Amino acid sequence: MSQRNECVTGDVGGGEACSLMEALGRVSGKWSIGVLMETTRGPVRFTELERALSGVSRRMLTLTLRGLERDGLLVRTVYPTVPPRVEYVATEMARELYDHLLGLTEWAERHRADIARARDAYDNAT
Amino acid sequence: MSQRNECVTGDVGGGEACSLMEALGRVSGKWSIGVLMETTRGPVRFTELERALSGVSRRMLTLTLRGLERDGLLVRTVYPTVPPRVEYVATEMARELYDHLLGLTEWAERHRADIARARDAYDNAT
DNA sequence: CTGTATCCAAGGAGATACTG
DNA sequence: CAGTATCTCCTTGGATACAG
Repeated sequence: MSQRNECVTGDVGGGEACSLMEALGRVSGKWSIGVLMETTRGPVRFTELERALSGVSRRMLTLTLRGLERDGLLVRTVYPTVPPRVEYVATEMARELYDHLLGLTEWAERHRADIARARDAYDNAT
Repeated sequence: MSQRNECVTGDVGGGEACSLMEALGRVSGKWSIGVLMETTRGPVRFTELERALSGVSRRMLTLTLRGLERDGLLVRTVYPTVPPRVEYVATEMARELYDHLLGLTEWAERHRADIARARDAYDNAT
């Protein structure tokens, strides 16, 4: 969610680290993933998101939505009724991103036990 | 790099968001990606990393290394010589993670122009 | 309903100095 | 060489109140 893309990570990997951090920057922030998941399934209203992401504040939800919209990952549609109705939906680009992220999910689940064991070992060794 | 894995993102996607944020947590932080890239190519010494990741402070490099080591993504080997010699190398698990991350890199490069355009459009629309 | 504006707390990260 | 210890700044995120 950071607007900053300094990419000061040296020349590691000939700019690969840079692209990578760029991609990760889009889904950084505590709520971006959740918003992406919800809006990938179809148009969702502000209040629906607020309910789905239990614990999110209005402020952070708004900031997250604006960030994703700005990057072209979300389309915001306003229906000028009263009360107002606003819908958010993921773009094709966002769906592609999400597909890649699913690979990470698989990795996380496959290695959850390994990681837990590594942590225990490390912590016990003080 | 955060030790915290509260995963408070509602029940979005039946825990998928949770696994995902877990995986992303391992590579969060400004220097994790760079360290992962360097140590994936083979054993590297502390000072070599310090040079490769230009701009990193000793403190942050140490914290990053400790975090990755704790999660079982890095192995730290100390050779008890004088002066001391310490080498870090990525584990198999880390290499798998890195492979998944390469997918994200490809996405970032393929859509760099789209994102830039989206940003310009958004910013111009105030 | 869908936000914006303010204030505040916690953690990430840099600079610097010191050590086995 | 390979760290640790402080101190401080800045960003992220939560709480709350207000508005079109």
